[in-house]
Amino acid sequence: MATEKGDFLKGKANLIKVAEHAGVSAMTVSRVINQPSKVADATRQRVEAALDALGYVPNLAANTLRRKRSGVIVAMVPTIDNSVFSDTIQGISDALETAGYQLLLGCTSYSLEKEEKLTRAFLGRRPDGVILTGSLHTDVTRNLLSNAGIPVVEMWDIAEGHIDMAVGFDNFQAGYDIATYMLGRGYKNIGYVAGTEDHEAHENRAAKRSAGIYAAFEDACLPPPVRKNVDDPLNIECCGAKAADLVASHKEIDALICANEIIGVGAIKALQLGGLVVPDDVSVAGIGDASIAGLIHPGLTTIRILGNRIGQRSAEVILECLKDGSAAKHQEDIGFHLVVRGSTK
Amino acid sequence: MATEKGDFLKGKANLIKVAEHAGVSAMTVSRVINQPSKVADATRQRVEAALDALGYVPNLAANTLRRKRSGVIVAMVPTIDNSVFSDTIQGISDALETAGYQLLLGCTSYSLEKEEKLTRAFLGRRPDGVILTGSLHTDVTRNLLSNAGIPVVEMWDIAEGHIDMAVGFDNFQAGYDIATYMLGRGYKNIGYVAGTEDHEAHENRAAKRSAGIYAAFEDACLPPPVRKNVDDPLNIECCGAKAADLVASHKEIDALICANEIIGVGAIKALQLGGLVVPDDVSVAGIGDASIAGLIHPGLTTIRILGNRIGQRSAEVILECLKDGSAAKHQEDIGFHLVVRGSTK
DNA sequence: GTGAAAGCGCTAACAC
DNA sequence: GTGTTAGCGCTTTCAC
Repeated sequence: MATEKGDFLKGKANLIKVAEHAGVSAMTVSRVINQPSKVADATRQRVEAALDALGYVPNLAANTLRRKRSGVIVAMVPTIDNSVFSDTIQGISDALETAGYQLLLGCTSYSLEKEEKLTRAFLGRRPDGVILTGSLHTDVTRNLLSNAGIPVVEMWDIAEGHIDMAVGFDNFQAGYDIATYMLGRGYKNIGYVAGTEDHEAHENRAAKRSAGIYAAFEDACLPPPVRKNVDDPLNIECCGAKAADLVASHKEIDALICANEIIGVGAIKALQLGGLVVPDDVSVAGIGDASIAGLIHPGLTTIRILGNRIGQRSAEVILECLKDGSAAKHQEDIGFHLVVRGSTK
Repeated sequence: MATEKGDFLKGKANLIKVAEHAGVSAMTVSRVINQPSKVADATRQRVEAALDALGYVPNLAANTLRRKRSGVIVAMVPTIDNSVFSDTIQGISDALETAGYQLLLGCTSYSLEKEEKLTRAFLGRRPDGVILTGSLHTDVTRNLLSNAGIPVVEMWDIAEGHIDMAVGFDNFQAGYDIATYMLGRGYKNIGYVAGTEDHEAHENRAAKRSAGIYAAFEDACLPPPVRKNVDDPLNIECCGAKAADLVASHKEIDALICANEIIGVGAIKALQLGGLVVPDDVSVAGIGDASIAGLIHPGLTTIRILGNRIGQRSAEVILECLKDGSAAKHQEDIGFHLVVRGSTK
């Protein structure tokens, strides 16, 4: 029909127009959408026909305003294009989708200031929950989130003094464990390749992993490993070059520990390019197990962290809170484990 | 002050409370936020102090309802944890962030029905624009988006009959080019490993690439390549196994074309595990250049597609539309190019 | 430069 | 089982 098509094309149908079309009140239309069982069958069918004819799309802004719940969950990660966090986002997305929630995604680029700015902007959207990465934030960010009155999960780390809840693992222990493993293999001169201390100052998960590595050396009554810093610890070429530099300038080095799997993979590639054999000339270990770690040859010995699971559980914890109203300061350790591959002997 | 802190903690400040605190009307507070130049300096400072004291966070739901623009852009991708689309998401996210827009992200899991469901739900949020993947959608999805009256970009493909705008590349040509290259190298018995026809039925970018490959063989007056299908064309082990099967059952095969880089990398690994040398025994080529393609040994000869750039341009095109009101049916070809690595000879 | 009134689209609370 | 009223928090419009 002309009228119907016209209305449909305008895409401007609201509850009242649908109600007029069906010859009922707006409230009845609302009920058909939200609690269909409370409407008589005949009425319901008439309304459903009108809904269809007008191509009605509910206005969730009005809904949010009135109901004081948006059905939106905010997530902020340092970077998206790194496979580590894309696994995490996938985990969050899947869990939210199942429950009918929508995902508002932000990228902090490892900047606490940007995180604060995003937090402020996102909270205006009245999300039902917020997921953010790490336990280090500006005071303003912490205040904003504490006062928002919604569940908040900090993921990828567990630590004292969380804003609300946490889903992650012990970053210190991850560093400690990989270093302990390497020391146990009997390497005599281990080098360490990591992001700069400047980077670690605002990415304290990395700082904790470094601390764990140093602690393992100390507990073994050994001096700390020779360290080489990488400006961009997520750039494979850059990382590889620095690792090769370190080995070239310290011929005695027989093994490298890398602060993450990008550095680890970069190191293996760069050492091989330089004519060295991994692990015979130099062994390499990393932390983190993105798919590349298992695909290169030899595979990288590393600490496997389940990013997807961290994301999934972070979302689930929020959803449970929303359902139960359980305000218990949940903290969940997802753990990690050692994966030994060919890059060490 | 007690009152201030109390109000702050409740996180419930609205324009009226701020106005009362500052001794002005709500309208003046709104002006301080949106058009500060229209407010007297003294008033403005008083209001700003009140804004701060109460920890005011604007309610964007009310804003959206009243202004009929949300500042939200929706993006839907088939999968997030694949590095291909995470690059794309990063590109979108960066472009939107710069412009002050927020990203509502959805994952269709390669299902047109899920895409339709998501579209309906997302449109309720009254986004200012929508980005979706591919040119194949249900009629309902197309209708919903056409009638929404907002800019829509279909990315990762260019084709006739777009809903609104498109940013992508010619998938047929990508297939045609890699096949032509391989034929030009003189391989005599080329195998083809791809997703199932069933998969291609709802992922027509893959179908187009296949069609391009077959067209190249036909143009070379050759019979089509022996084809092996993979149930899950994004699972490396699964893909590798099928590729190895194909080669094992057709000893004459001297080269493989793979429908994507996951299959390509999986094939190289699996063939090597089976004791074959790539490219000496069997050469391998793919389509798509996620980082793994360049990290394995030998590197995968493939078609490089710039996912990040596709995402960035898709977002920018939407933003330009929003600024200029330019309704021109923009279509942008991002292109691609051949990257020759060690997996072919 | 500032304020008052109206209304965006929806639903909670209360009629009937 | 259905309708009426009011109001969520904001901004547009029009006064002054």
